[in-house]
Amino acid sequence: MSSTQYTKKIALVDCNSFYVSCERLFNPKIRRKPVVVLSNNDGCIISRSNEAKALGIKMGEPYFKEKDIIVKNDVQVFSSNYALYGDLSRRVMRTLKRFNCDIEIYSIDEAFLDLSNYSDNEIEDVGKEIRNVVLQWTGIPTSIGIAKTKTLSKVANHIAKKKQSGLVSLIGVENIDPILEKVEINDVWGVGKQLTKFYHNNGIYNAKQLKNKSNTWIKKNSNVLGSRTAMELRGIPCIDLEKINTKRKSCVVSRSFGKRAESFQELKEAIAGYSLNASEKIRSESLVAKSITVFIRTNPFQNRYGFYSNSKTIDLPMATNNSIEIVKTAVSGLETIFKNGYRYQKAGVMLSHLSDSNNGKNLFSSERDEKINSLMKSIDNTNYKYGRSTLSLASAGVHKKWNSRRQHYSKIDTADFYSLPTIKN
DNA sequence: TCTGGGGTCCTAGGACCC
DNA sequence: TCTGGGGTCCTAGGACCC
Repeated sequence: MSSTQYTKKIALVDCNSFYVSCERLFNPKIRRKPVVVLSNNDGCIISRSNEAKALGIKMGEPYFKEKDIIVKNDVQVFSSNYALYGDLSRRVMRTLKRFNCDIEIYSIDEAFLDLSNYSDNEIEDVGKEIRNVVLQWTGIPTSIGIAKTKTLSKVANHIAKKKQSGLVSLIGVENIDPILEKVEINDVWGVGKQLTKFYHNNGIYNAKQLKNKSNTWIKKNSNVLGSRTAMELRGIPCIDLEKINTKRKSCVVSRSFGKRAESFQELKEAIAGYSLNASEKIRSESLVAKSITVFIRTNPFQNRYGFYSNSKTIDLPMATNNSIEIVKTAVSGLETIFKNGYRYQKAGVMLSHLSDSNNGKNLFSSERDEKINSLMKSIDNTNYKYGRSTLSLASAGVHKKWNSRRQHYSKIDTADFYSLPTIKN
């Protein structure tokens, strides 16, 4: 007779092949076909259906390298549509919040839930229920891993991905060593390329071996992060759930160009556009930036025309989210690093040292500042209502020859009435 | 011809100070 | 031959994540 137990329980809910699942939602014909979604600029493969994985198409691989397999097997290809994925992500997260627990939205397609309020006995059923409800309400299939720590829930999730049920709980499992033994060390959360190399050199090839390594060895040979991973594998929680509302510390907008850019004018348009984007983003989160970094670079994979990469960081006299000021500062930064004679492949803007905007008021705010603030607000509102970049500043340019490639775009926009899918009888 | 974008955290080492 | 010692703060770059 076991009494009702309430051990610590963290669930990791992960959407299966998220971007592919989003495209499939609006295109039932590709439900059983191999499908891939490409990164910005149609550069790399960043989401694959199981059928595509089975063909040997690799994650993160450049599109052109997999093109042969793709054509030969009639793989369906999509350019990424982040407006769509963002919208569906919000629907999934909103659904998860209904389960009355603490939630950390970890990425666009993943969330940690603290399910400690449910008893050990009912936890599997709760997991099943979450999967079913998310699938019913949003159409997105998920995998769920449940365990005592975040790292272990990642492990459980990893195993769940390969299971028909899509659910694995390690709660109540007396000895998890046989399970951890089958998890390769590089599949453990927090262990990347470099750490894998280091662990291999020390005879650690799977999660069980790291878990059972002595404390003295861990302390001597790894930093805080490494120690934390080892502890978490032992079932001792070291990484807390990060509740929503934690504000971000930086904001980056960067893009590769569809066509290489060479002139200052082209780069200026790009930088101005990214700056506008970034200022709009931080305004929507009531943040102000204290410094701006501009960076430009040529293609690192191709040195035929010479490689050049540089960046410039400028501190602002006063933190701001004013588009005009940010664009001006960014362009002046660009002037200091731009060099003629290179074929630029990528550029970006980073706003950092972000802090709360206090509604734009501070000790020194003047009437003029108030006017600028209300101008910014009306730009944001108009752009929100009538689509991005309806109103923008002249320096952002109108030609945009350098704009991204997006050859396989699905044109689905859940926020746009006219592109909602039609349901046929 | 064609190789994404956006984050966080940690650490070594430089600058500066007494 | 041999060029203080120790503290703090900041930043660039690395490693990792999705």
